[in-house]
Amino acid sequence: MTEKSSPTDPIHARGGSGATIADVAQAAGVSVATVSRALSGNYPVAKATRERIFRSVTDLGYVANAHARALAGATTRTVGIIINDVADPFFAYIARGVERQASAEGRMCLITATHGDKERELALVDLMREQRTDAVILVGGASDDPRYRKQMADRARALDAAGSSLVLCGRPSLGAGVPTKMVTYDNEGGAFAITDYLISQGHRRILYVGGPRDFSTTASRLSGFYRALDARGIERDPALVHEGAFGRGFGYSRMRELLDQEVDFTAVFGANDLVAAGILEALEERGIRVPQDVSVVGYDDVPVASELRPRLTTVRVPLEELGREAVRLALSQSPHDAGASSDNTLTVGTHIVIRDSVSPPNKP
Amino acid sequence: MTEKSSPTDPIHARGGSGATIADVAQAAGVSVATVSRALSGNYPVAKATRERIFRSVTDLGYVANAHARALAGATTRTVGIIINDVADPFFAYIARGVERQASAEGRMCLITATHGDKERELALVDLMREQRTDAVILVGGASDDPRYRKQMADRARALDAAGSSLVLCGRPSLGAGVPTKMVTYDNEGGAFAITDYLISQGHRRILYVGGPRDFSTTASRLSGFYRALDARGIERDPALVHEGAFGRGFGYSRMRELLDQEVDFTAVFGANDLVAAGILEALEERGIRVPQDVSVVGYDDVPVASELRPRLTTVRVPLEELGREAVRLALSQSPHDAGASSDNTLTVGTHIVIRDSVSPPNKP
DNA sequence: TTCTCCATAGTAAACGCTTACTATTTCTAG
DNA sequence: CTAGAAATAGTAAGCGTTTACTATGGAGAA
Repeated sequence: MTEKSSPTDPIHARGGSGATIADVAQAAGVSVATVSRALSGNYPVAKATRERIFRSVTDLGYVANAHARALAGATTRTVGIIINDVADPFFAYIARGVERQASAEGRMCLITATHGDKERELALVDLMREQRTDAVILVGGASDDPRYRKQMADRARALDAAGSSLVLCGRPSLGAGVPTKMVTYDNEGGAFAITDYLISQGHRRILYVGGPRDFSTTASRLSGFYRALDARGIERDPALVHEGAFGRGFGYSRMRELLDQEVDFTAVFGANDLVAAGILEALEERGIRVPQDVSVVGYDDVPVASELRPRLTTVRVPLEELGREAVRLALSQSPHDAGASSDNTLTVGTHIVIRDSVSPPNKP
Repeated sequence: MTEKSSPTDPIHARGGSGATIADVAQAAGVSVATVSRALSGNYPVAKATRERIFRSVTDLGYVANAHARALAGATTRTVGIIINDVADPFFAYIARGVERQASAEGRMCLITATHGDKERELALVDLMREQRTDAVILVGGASDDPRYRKQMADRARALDAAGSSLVLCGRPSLGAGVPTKMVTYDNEGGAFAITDYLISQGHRRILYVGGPRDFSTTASRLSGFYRALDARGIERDPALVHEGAFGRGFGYSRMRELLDQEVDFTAVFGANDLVAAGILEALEERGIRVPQDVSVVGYDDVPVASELRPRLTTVRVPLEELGREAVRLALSQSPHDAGASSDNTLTVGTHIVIRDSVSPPNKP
């Protein structure tokens, strides 16, 4: 189809880089403008002409050059999403939501990963700005380094000036007056709820493990955790709080250390499900039964939570939904948050899902 | 920084779409060409001039327009990858490999998902062609519909003619003479090995569950499965082969049906780890112990395999590696496979990893 | 019949960048 | 000293689209 030469001819390469609109125009015996109009369909073209053009298009295997098109003013129809890691289910599910909503709205989706590097994150925002994406969605917790904040705020303003928008997904605002849109989930509330659940089961000494220090996600979860403790009049014990990382490996190794130190606790709150999985592994290795001897909870309700044995009691975050909303908001025409208001912040709820990893403590 | 106006001024939007290279040139008092050269650094520019230019760049928050750049001839520095689903770990890990290698080679990565729709897959290839990506990587098994094959072959030729390349990752060739590059893993060999392992443990009646029918991945796995059976002189029993889908849900429901029908078997080969997870769940629900009563194996060695209890014995596929290799191959200058040869097909090995889900059968 | 108005089609000017050429200095060597 | 080679800068021609403007030929109105 595409080639006129024999399909078995190994030297069929035309050497060029595909047909241009001019080739199509020539083949159809019309002007470039007419082809462009026939293709975009926003201007009348005689039926016979149109058909001739479409025939040439298929004959030549023509596809428009997206760059030329973008340059000439049409929008790029692309949204960019920046996440930590494609293979981390937390991000993968958000990305899936973004991807699906974007394609539902006829957009392509440019997914990139920072691997936790702040500098890289800033660079990626610039890269997307270069690409002139319709929006860039920044996913996941953020560092609270003020210098970083300022730099990102600059990017937000630049994006805004270019008619694009920066959507913060599950991360705190860059400050009043910075033109961004936000989609978040009730992080603090979920942490409160599940901690309260643990307490209601009779637990008093609850270990908190995981999550990078000075990281917004950690801060919110910890804050919900503390609020629940306070509400029940349970003293905060710094010895029970162990920040670090979000991976399974961290949960495993820190739990082992804690077990070695014979810290006194009856339940563990893993900063996310992956950390909880590591915790479970360490516990299992030492022959400590869950939930009989120790109760464990996680956060996120990523599929692995129900794969674990015992099935993990955790906090459900509507990840995919979050991604979809981010795109909806990004593409909506609502003005950015250029003030104290308003309508471009959206918070989705979280709720705990009770499975098999919690029971009342053994020794009350 | 970016804006001259007060940062608290809500009406700071310049309305435009950011500074252009001409603005920078004017601000620095030089010509556009000089700015371009200073930025790309492939042509000498006096130190003082260069510094002045860079100052203007930061002052104006200038970032180049990637489209203009691409249009003017520079490469897009982007590779596209097409997968089924971002949230499926099999694809997510391959995507991670692609993403990492791409960024190691200074490329952006355009990730898109087909959600199993063949038409959409073809459309996405066209979309990437529009974007003029340096390469497009097509991941995962393919349908063996001849019409589809032909259409994809056309795309491959078009891409090739445009100086890009189509990389088939873990899927069969489009036929001799079609210009593609290929990265695969030893799918059939892995299936053979793990089936043989099951047989060596004494199993004779092995159930095969999962994987879409008429799908290349299923075909290879099944073929390895059969070869192992044949090699040991075990009769193939069609009643033991149950194709269907790759999801956890399919494994669960089909296993339940099979249990209801009281099919006679001592081991189950799940077409992938997710299917195996579903199988395990169904078995657990019925109180059937694994591996004492029934042995189970999976395929892929995705993280969930070691999360399951019992830990799943499975076939390790170097997913991330696969993705990296795909990018390496894509970006290497080696000519495409325009003939029977050659060097642009790469196969990575697979091997079984033995964990806790297999033991000799109860009743031999 | 003449004039106005559509329906179509063509012309050509952007869009923002890269780069082949050309032009000016400033060295370096003979 | 002067010819020729750097080193540095500018000019301008694309790259492939889109789209405002212009042109042409009927059809219906007056």
